[in-house]
Amino acid sequence: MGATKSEHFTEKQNAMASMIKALGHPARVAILEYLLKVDTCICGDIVNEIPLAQPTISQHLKELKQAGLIKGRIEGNSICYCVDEQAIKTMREYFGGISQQLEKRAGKCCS
Amino acid sequence: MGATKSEHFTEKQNAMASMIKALGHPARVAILEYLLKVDTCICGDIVNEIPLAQPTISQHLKELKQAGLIKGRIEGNSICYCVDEQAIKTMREYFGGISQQLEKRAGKCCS
DNA sequence: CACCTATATCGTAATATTGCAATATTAAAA
DNA sequence: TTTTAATATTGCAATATTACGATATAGGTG
Repeated sequence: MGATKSEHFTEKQNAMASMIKALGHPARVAILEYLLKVDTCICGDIVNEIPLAQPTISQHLKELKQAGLIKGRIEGNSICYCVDEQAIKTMREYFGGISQQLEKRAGKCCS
Repeated sequence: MGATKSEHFTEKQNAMASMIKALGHPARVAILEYLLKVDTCICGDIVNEIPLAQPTISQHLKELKQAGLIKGRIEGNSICYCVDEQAIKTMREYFGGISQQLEKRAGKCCS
């Protein structure tokens, strides 16, 4: 026990969950929002912006990258990070689709 | 250490993260999708649909409810669950907003 | 080359999550 | 009122996550 039983769920469900999970931490939300705020890709500035130790930030960046939410490109001495537009679109479409389904059934439900 | 340092982040970031986190598990994605599929609220059917033990499902439902993603209403012997439309809308709007910001800057970024 | 800066990785402690058996609770049914 | 059905809670073991100090790596700069 303790480990998620992913074999019980569909590929899509597992994929969606792990993408969503990657944003399920305030530090990673903060990183994403910072990448948006500066309105361009960031080369080595994130550590100074978020009050966590450098190895911790590095770890969070790694998770965001593995989940496909951000992209990193080596730029000389440092690394440029930016948000992956496609990943965000996937999330938007997922919740948009659910929203639509819910609107169609308005009133049918106990809500 | 080991606990999230939520005091370093804004209220909004913490709130968004915990809402997102609640969906960051395939069982909870599956529960949400099942609630959508049946196109009405469900009274006591979820345990048979998802291959996890009853206490485990109950726990996942509790988390979804605490995060505001679903609502439960006692219906005699069992409990009716349904998706909370507002919560889904909040998520859709969050990712929609990010998506828009990304589109505006097309090309500006290293992606 | 030696040195500095930026980032990654390793090791590890603290804490959280996942999953389930056992048990409790609650309300309808017999 | 006993029984049955549905759901919740408790307790616990297995595993995952979070955070950080120490250290490694890799690219610039002097």
